[in-house]
Amino acid sequence: MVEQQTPAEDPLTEILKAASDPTRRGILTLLAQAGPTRVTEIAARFDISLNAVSKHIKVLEQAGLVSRRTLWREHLIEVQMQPLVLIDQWFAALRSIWALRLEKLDDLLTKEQTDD
Amino acid sequence: MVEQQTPAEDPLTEILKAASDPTRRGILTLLAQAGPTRVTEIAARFDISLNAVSKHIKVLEQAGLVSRRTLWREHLIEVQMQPLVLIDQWFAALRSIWALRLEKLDDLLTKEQTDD
DNA sequence: TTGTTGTTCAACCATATGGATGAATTAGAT
DNA sequence: ATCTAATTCATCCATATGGTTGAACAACAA
Repeated sequence: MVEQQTPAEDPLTEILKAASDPTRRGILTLLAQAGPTRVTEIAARFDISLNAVSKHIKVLEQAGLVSRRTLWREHLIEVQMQPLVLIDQWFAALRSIWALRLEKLDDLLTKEQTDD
Repeated sequence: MVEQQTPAEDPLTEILKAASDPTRRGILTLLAQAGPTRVTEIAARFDISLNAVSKHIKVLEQAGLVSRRTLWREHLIEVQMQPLVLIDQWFAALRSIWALRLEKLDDLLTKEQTDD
């Protein structure tokens, strides 16, 4: 048995999905301000069950947005910023594709004008 | 009847959700390179039904990531970059919260060292 | 008129998601 | 030994999501 844990989507998709839930973004914010925090501690700040929070954390972990340091019973959860850079990169790529088209379009118009 | 169209989530959540689907990101990329494009034209590039694409476009539209110009039968879909800035802003905010904590932590350590 | 084209709408389906609750596990405290 | 604390695991539930197919509709082409 090779521990199949969902078909493994591409990283960007996982990151965006993980970030698209308000509760999860709340958890990230909390972790950013508070530093490494225990699961129970995190759960205390939200109005949902500890279990629900535990699941959210797992999603974030899967996406690489948080890491876990397990000290016996206590799991210290810590935010990881690096993966978010992938979002930036995607945005930048999209933007440059878009800019490129406008540029070409502009060239074309300029040329036509010159041809007059 | 006040046209209730789902409880209206916050914009950032809608944008991230919309962007978290690979097909939808594909559509955005296509639109960025090709400019305003008809629904049928878009659908032709993807290996799913026209209807599925139509639904994806509606999600993108809802999130403000594309706009629609309807010329009689033809609907011209165009990418809208502005909303993506909200993602950047969220990321920047998170990052600054995080940086602030590290800064404080650093101050604390420096102070202790001075106290030695 | 009668097609044909470009789209959405309406069902329907399988699977994913976010939540709840209860049990299981493991270690520290009495 | 027992109790309590910190977590995850296992179920279960309702709703959302992404996809399909078939119908409806409006406008251009024959």
